[in-house]
Amino acid sequence: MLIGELSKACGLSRDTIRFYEKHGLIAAGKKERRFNNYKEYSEETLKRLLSIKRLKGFGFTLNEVSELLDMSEVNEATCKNVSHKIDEKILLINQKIKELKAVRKQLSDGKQNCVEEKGVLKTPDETCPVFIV
Amino acid sequence: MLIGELSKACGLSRDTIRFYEKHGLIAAGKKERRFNNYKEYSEETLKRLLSIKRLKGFGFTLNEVSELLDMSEVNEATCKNVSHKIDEKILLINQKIKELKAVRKQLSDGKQNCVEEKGVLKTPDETCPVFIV
DNA sequence: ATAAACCGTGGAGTATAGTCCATGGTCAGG
DNA sequence: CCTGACCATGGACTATACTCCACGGTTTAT
Repeated sequence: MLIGELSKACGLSRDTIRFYEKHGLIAAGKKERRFNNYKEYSEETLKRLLSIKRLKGFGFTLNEVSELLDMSEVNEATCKNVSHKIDEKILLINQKIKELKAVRKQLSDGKQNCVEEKGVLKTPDETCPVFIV
Repeated sequence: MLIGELSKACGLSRDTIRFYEKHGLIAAGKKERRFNNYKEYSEETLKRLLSIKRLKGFGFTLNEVSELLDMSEVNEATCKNVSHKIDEKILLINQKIKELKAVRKQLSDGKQNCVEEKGVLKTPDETCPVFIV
């Protein structure tokens, strides 16, 4: 399959596919060239791109995705190894959620200084205390 | 005060301060130069840098911080205006938390396929289903 | 025959938020 | 007088993840 078809199949732009190729996330298909120099992409590559999409959706960076796919390459993408990576990622996510909640609290606490009980601004035209250092 | 002292006082590197200066987040202190061309920074600038730090800590980008500080500059940093920005930010944070939770669920669901009830890996050496598209 | 739609390569540009470096001037202590 | 610690400027470089462009070749449809 040529890059256009591949692009449609996986939902990533040609440029993105070429970007991934350049950065070694998918095989650079140098071997499988048509007589006219067009690259031929395999079903494997499509699967790999879909995996990349999936893993990226989980919040893994391209480097992490690369790492995971490399593990899979050497048959080390075992449940044991992958679930360890997942645990790490989940910890990071928990951390991030915690941080966001803390910030949200600080923001709404700051806002409380402008707002009366019923959601009405106490001092709508005064400089907001959120700026006060 | 010179940049070194300012840097110590606000906890940002000289380079960062110069970066903010270049990008208009703080006044470029061209007026207040010592005879030797050294820049003189005011207490105001220090306060502004601390505000920047504070707002960045809330997850505002430099552009957003800039916007907020500009509002403050023209005395529009009223409780009314700022609390609106805060509300927007809180919505974004809620959204982000929701997304992170969804991803976390997907990750742990994926992991469940490797794990038995008591947290023991069912199939530690098989290819992890998280990769399966 | 020719235009549209594809393909390849290499390199530049985008956004965010800095960090680092080279060059050269200045200042304070010993 | 000299050295080390400051200061200023401009530009290059980092990381992340693309996106766009120019240039040129190829294929397909009319």
